[in-house]
Amino acid sequence: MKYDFAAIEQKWQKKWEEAKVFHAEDLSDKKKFYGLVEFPYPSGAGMHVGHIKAYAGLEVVSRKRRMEGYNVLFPIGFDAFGLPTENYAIKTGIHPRKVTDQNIKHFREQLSRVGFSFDWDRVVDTTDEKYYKWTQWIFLKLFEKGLVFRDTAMVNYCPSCKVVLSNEDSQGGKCDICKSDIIQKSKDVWYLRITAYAERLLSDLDTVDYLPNIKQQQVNWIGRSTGAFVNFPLCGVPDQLRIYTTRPDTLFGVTFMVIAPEHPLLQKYRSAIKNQAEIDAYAAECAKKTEFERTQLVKEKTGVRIEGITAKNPVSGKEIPIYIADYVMMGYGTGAIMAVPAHDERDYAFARKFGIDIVEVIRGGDISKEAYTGDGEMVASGFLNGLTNKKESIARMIAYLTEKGIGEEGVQYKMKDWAFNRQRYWGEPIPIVHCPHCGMVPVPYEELPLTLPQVENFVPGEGGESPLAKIASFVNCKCPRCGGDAKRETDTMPQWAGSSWYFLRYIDPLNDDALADPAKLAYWLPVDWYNGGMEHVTRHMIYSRFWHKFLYDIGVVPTAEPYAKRTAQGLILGSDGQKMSKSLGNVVDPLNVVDVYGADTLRVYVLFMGDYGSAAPWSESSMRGCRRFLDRVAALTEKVRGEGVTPALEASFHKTVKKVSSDIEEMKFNTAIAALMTLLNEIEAHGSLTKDELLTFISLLDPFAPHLAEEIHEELGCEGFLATAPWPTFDEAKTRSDTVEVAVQVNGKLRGVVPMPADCGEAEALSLAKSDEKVAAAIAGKTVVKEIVVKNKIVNLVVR
RNA sequence: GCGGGCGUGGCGGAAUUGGCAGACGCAUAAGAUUUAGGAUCUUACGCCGCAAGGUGUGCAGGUUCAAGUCCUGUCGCCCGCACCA
Repeated sequence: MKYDFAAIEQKWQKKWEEAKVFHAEDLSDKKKFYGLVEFPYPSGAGMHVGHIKAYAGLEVVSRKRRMEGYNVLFPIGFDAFGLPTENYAIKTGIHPRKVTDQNIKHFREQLSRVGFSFDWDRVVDTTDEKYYKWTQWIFLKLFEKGLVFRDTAMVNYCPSCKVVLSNEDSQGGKCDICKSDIIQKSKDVWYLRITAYAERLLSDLDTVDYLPNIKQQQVNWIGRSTGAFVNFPLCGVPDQLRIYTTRPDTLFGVTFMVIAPEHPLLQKYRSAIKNQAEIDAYAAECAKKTEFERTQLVKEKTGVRIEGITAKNPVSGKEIPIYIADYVMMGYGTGAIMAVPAHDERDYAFARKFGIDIVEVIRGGDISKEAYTGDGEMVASGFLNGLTNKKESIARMIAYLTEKGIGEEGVQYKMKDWAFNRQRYWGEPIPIVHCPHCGMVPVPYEELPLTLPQVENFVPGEGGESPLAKIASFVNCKCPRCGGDAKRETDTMPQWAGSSWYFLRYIDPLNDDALADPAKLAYWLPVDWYNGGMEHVTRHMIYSRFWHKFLYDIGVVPTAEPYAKRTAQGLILGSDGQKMSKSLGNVVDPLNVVDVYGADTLRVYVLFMGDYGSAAPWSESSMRGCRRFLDRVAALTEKVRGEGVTPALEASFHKTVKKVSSDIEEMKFNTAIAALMTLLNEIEAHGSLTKDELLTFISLLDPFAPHLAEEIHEELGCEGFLATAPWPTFDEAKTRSDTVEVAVQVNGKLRGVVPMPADCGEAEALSLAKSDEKVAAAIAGKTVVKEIVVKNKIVNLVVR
């Protein structure tokens, strides 16, 4: 058969679409499989080959599942709200709606030309008001349950673009768009109380099957620690200072305290502070620093001692100074710490610089040189003296603190509440009304969606407020509660919002009465297998797990976790080994590859190029090897002789069915394809195969190169689609051939390879081994002291 | 600093989990075929060596009949988080 890939691919893409071969059937009696890939952001640049690799993995699994008789849901959609589209709109004056629609059209075209088996009737678009109606609905539910709150926070602000930026968009203290310096600005911020779910987000990781490194990253992100809260009495003002520590066992070693520059104590007791001006100046200096400067540049410790207020060590009774320093953050714990310079490196550096006492309470190091953070015997610690077990010391101290009422056990998380707003146009409007009498009032559910108004000008306001603030007809409204004049919230939701529940909408994308029908949710959930990039395993996955758990709590979804299994693909690097980027000019456009080599070649190559989970550089010549493979497969149609089984190939076929089947499950696509290549080599060496064997071959090939496989299927005169034909089976007993090649070693060195009957006994194996010419020569004149026989594998003769 | 991972030919990468290291593919070389070829076919291809043979999975040790795989030490690289109290 001639391999005219362009004609073949067009033909089958059309046939699949017309017959709705990849349609997922709701509430079917069949076993279900829900495979999910991360939906793309439809940028103007179009897809690159990285998208193809990301989708090709579960594409193969989904196609295999269909052939195994599953009812498969393999959907796709578009995460289309966001900054690049809006910036493009600002630059060109074209409305983001129009830009988005064009980009989506382009992406759909690209995806369908690769022949992905998506169910195109379930496409979701997060910017569709019928979709974001439910994003807003979830927000209102969160609001109703007290999981939404407002607070002021310092934000990254670009004075040149007049825009508030996320940390990701202001890396290195520079604006991502115009490269000018970012300043810190105080801003009202909407927060979602994700920390209320921290414990469950952590502990429920035990119930899901994520790759170990993915789980670990989430554990680190949540960052649970246990320790104690301790209240230090203050001298000079009638109050106490509450701190969090993971090392309550070192309490006797506390020689000073440090509070964050934003700590409320500084305002509350201004008059008691004698060096107010100095403190204010330092705090102002810190406020100017960006998050980057304060955290990334771990340089010399700075700080100022607070004059007029001191603290008392609650266990030793000693009076100790309090400092203000920017190495303590307001955002973690209580914004105040007890400092134990002898046993903490940061406290040690600070104490050295400010000449503060360093008191050893754990033996084992040399505190004149550096902080000792290891274990050892407790000293100078009252009732803890002599203990050597850290856990026990901590437990005793906590018991003491609790008994005396000066502290208690506590848990802290690194994870912070989710800042949930952007001062931008192209996002979901936050459905809240600010009423001078009633305060924050939610938009009534029946008024959703709260749609984005049509705007001509998307440039953000001078003060960094949303472009929506300039639309009087949008801002001015009546309070839903009292009917009086009120103003709408003009911030929009961050890009993470729409992607936090999109996998639910695929289940019932057109439903206007609920985010999805409960029966359908019960049928399809959880997502059986979710694949995507490592860059999304913390934020996107944690955010969406949080929303899902919330929806579970209010009875909307039937499972506590959204994703049963999560894997990740590795990057495709440019042929220069660098990350693909426009500026390096090493980006590969998948459509160019499809035009020149065909979609099947592209699909096979992105999976064959290396371990699926690792990064691998693009190589056009390697890809040509995949094309050659498909050419040779097409030529197999010329080699068909009769039906049934070719005895010489039987074991190889059974072996290959087994290997390809299990490799796909483990995402070892490269070795699955290699196994097919090996089998092809054997078939060619043999010279012919039967029709049944070719059918088996193309069935195994179908998930990888479905167009060619379908064409050969038709060429063989088979009815229907190969896409829904049964997956081949194998017989374990037939995967083994009658004779095996056994390696024979003498003193661990290979001396010969001897053919032996499969599963032959030890005695026979030994005698066959020794009758080999080279082996006989190697043991001649020596005494065999030990004989090791591993069945079907190896014989080792130890001689002296 | 904390956490995760990796180190195998000229290149991408295999290795049934302790059992013939380098599967499969690329590149390269020689030959065949072709008007031509960035096509196709055959053969070779870790390193040293004409060969017999020796040697070889970052480096140094160890366990074992047997180590890429296990243990100890060491060097190097990548990714995530990061003054987290």
